[in-house]
Amino acid sequence: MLRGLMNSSDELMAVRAAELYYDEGRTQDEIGSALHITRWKVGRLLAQARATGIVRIEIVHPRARRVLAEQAVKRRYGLKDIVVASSAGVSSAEELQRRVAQAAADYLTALRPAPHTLGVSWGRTMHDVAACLPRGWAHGVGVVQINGGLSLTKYGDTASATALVIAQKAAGSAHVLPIPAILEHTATKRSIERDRAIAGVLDRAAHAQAYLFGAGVAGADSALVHSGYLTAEEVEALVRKGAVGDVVGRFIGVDGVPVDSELDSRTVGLPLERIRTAETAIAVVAGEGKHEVARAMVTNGLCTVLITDDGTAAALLEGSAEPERREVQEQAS
Amino acid sequence: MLRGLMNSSDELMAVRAAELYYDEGRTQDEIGSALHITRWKVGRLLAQARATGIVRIEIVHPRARRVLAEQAVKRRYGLKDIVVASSAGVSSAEELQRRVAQAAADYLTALRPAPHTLGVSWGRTMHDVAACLPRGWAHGVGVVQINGGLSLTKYGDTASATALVIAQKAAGSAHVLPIPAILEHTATKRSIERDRAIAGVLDRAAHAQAYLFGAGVAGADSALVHSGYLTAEEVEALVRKGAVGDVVGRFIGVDGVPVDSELDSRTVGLPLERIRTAETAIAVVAGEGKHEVARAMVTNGLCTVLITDDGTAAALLEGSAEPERREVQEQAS
DNA sequence: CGGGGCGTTGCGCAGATGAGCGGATGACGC
DNA sequence: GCGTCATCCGCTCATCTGCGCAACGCCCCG
Repeated sequence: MLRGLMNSSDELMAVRAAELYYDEGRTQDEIGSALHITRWKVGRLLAQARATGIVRIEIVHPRARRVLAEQAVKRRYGLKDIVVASSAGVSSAEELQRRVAQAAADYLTALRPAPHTLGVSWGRTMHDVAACLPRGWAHGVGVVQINGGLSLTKYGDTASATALVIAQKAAGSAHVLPIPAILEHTATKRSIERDRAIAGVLDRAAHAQAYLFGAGVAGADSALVHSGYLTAEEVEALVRKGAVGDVVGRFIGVDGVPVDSELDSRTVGLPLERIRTAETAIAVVAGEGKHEVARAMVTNGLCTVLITDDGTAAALLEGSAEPERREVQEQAS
Repeated sequence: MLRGLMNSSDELMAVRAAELYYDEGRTQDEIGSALHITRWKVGRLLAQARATGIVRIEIVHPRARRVLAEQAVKRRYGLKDIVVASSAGVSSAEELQRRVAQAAADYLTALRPAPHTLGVSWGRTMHDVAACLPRGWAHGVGVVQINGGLSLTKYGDTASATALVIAQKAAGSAHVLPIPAILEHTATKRSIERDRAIAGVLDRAAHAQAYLFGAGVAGADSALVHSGYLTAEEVEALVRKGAVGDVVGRFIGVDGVPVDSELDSRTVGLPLERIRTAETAIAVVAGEGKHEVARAMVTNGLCTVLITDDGTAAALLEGSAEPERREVQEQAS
């Protein structure tokens, strides 16, 4: 049952019918008499035209979603929920990122039941999500930072700022981790975690009802490189060990497990296991470079909810044997 | 009655409704209960979504036409008929040109009553039209070349070849003008026209029922420059005199009249007056560079039928005060 | 040459959809 | 505070459209 096999004269007829139907708004009956065919034939031609992609219907709007791709990805990876933002009409990577962040903000706002405590990470993506959240998106939510992020290069702590903004906009309380993401020695990390204030925040983080976090690329662009925790060379070494990106500060491979256990033991924050067992773990992942991390996350249970763009969704569906794959990819590309 | 004025929450609702309707194929009733609105509201939102361009329906096919743009241009310039080819999915100027040529071939094939004698010009566009015509597009049509075109630079006569191909594919006879397009002296032109064979062809051309011709840009790219009749400098001089392009070898200004009467008197072929008074004069004009010539032609009655691309159509509609202008341009761009 | 299988066509019908209409609701000016 | 106007909403009705079904023609193979 390969669709798209149409008589070439039927194909031309379908094009004419589609023009009259969608551009001129004529009824199938009118079109039938104009083209000297029955109205049933017109209906079938129009259906074929849509099926073969001659007629392309796209929804051009910053908040448009790709429902078909959502369903396919959700089913394939057994996610609890998913949002796939449309990239129709997007011209820059920043714009795409912003659209996905907006989608995440919308999702969070609509999340029911609202979490009592929300664990959040930081990064470029999370910053955008915080910015997109409307004032009053929730009421009295406790927002806990789940991994360290005191910037070594920039003035001010953008990581904590993210948590603060999210909390402020919900008229809630923020619990920040004003400590480095990665320490030089495992011992330092252990002792910091034992500090009463820090331990309190980490404990609170471990008991959050929901987590919201981004993902980083494994490359010189990584936020951990920009912040000065790692050098480009160190990240390159991680890539050689199989790293595809980082989740809450921890670089994982395609199996979803940290590629460097020593580095991992120096990383402050919630262990990935906690994310993996969380009831609600919302990953926000956008952009060409993050397809691999996204795949690693969804295949290894590192999120229950995925919020991403249609390009990433298409990448996640590649190699799928699902019947509607072609359609979904066409739409998502 | 300015459309596009929508409540922002309505707008979001419209986006969601459009997703469910067009992507998922749900009924308006289902969407209504899903979004907690009545089905009538859903219908109105969908209508608004289409009106404001949130939902964009385009027909992606090499032979797709722009019916709305066709109507607008036809009405505005009082044409007898028109074809506007869609440029959706076109990547190169050549592809666009080919689509328009195909449209012209289709138009010619469907033309009823079929002309007994068809006058044709030559050029890149006409060459493509000839190539696109199917074998047997008509039966026994006499094809007459209406302007000289013996190439001075290339071997063989591509101008006559065009007429020959068109005639052959209709199992008809060709009458060619194996003479230069432009002569050096007016006297030579006069004596050539007095030659019995030439005069016979020209007379036949003058009595054709229909004419098919392209248009050239006024620039170094002109076919008349490539063929060696004019130098780039001479064309530049013509541009300074107001030339916007050439029609059957004659450079015209925005008023549709030859800009250089001396040059015109050295040009062999049908006078523009004959085209202007023809019952059926089919102009085939495609491409960014030909917007101005196209305008000159349609505003001065140099064609009764226009076959062009949607970009040119949009250009022709610019400055129009027609109510549906916005929509048409959106669609045509 | 004939029969069976398959795709295509025309059609009835029920469900889906769009146009027009009165009433409610809210904004604005007096 | 009140009258007026415009807009929006839900509804009825007529129309449009998608789906299932039977008949037809076509092609392949025996």
